[in-house]
Amino acid sequence: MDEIAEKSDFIRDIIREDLGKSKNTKKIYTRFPPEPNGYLHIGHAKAICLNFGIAEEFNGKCNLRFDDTNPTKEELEYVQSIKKDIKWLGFDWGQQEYYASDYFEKLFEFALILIKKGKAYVCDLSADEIRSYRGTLTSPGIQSPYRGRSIEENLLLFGQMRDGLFADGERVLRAKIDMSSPNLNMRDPIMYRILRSSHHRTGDKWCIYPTYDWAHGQSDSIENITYSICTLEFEDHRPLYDWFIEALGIHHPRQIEFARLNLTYTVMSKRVLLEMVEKKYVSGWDDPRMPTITGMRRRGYTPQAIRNFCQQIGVSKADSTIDMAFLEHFIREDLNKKTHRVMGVIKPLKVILDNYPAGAQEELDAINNPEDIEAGTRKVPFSKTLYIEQDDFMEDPHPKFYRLSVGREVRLRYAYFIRCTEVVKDKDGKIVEIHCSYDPLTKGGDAPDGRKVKATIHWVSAEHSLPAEVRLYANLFNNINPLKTEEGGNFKDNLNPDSLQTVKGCRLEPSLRGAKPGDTYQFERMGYFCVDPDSQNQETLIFNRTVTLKDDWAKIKTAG
RNA sequence: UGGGGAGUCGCCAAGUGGUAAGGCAACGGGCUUUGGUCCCGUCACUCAAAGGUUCGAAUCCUUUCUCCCCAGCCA
Repeated sequence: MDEIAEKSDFIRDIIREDLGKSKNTKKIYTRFPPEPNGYLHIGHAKAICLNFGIAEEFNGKCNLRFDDTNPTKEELEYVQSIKKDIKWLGFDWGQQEYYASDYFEKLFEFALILIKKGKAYVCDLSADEIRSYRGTLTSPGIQSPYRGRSIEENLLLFGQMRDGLFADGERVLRAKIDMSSPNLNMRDPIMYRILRSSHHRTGDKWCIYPTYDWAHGQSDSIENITYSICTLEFEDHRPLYDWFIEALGIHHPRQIEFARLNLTYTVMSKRVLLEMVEKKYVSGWDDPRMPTITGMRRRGYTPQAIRNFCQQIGVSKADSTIDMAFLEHFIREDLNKKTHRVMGVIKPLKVILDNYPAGAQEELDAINNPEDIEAGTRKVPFSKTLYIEQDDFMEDPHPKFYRLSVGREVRLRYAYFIRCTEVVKDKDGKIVEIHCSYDPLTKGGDAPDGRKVKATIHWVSAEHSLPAEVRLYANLFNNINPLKTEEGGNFKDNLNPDSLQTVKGCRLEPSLRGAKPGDTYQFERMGYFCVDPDSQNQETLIFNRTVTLKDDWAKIKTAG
């Protein structure tokens, strides 16, 4: 690891305290336990970095375990995507790839033990009845009439449940705890339900499936997990997990809860993300606007940026919402160091250099990455007809605008100073092209007479440039908290209709020829862009804008 | 009005009785062939509030307030 300082947060503090002097004798085990019912998102990345990170730092191990206890929602596609995303993030679970479904038999035996101890019973109440018997937040529940069944009858019935003698939902196995507990999780929670649904791993072997509450803690115990790190909402499930573990007399992991990640202007709910995909509000789980790992990867995020982000946000128990700008800071930081700079004009404006010889052309030297001189230089072709960015020319310049305007001089990066002499418009008054003169003495970008220019702009040579499509992204939602809506509304009301802007007719410098999906560049002055997989078999390259560069001019402009 | 958590700068977050780290954002300035990067500076007399203990409190005690989670045979 490249971190110099020892990482510290309340979880690591607890572990250090537990370890105490026995630092070298105790082995610590963590686990990342996703349910394969959707793709991983940046919130999962936080949990992954925590669990794998801790295991690494304390010389322990981190298991990957799929909590696949609900076959109606889980699919193989999801387990594959989850494995791919964790690997991409740079973590390795080695041989420790487990599934709660691996423990179905063991869990069944555990259930038998509880029944024999009189701590679990088969209940014939319907789902509705169970709900009403449970009581409310402020009033205790009442006991099921089946609570007093004999151990023998429970054993028989539970066996019959497994053998498929009953219809789906007809009976359940419940823990016999306390119907008047102020903690609703302790009011005889359900351990098994009858569900005739094919499981992605066990097929049709089972028609009863353990609930998460029954499977999770025991799975951790079976795997000898020492720290079961989970999110806050499981805090009041902990007494239940403790109860099961103690009733069974098996290894007792220590559960520690932390606050899940929230990000402004997006949503971390798998339910919502699934709906976005299914209802086609986005192009898929890997839509570059999605906060999913696969979406961020396609957008151009790097594993390093995500890991740095996860490390810097910290871990605590206070609900928090991280500013999207914080995430963007880390991708800029990483890409600034790594990417080659290149010139690309997104919204072209034709420039004709009246005093440049027609038919002539030359090759100019450009630096690939000023942050990394080792990255070298490249040649960029120059000629009489160029394209510059429409936004770099203003007919009536704002007082703080110091780019091109009629009569003004700017530098073309790595090329020459040019001065605008004329604007040509069509009959509708739309600017079609501009004419400029160039100063041959300023080749390379410096004026021998020492005169300065206020701006340097990017450009491409029209005849040498490559066509491209660029996809510009904005927040998926307009509201800082998309789930916060008016009465009766839902997240769809907060969808940002302008979150994707597709720009065609962009022109790129020719060095980009042959760029492959996933390749990342900084388009000078415009932002970081990466080649989208959609450009695979097309003439025209397609780029995703990962993030803009910081832009003071944009701030001035919007401030008026 | 039951139970479980949490409240330190706009957003995160250190701090755990000795007199408020750091990052992001913001705002000034320097540098600049990217209005990028980089560099410098500003940004909590105050820690949800009110009392109390103490020489001394964000840290201890009391009371109050606010927010989040729990009534799936979801996880």
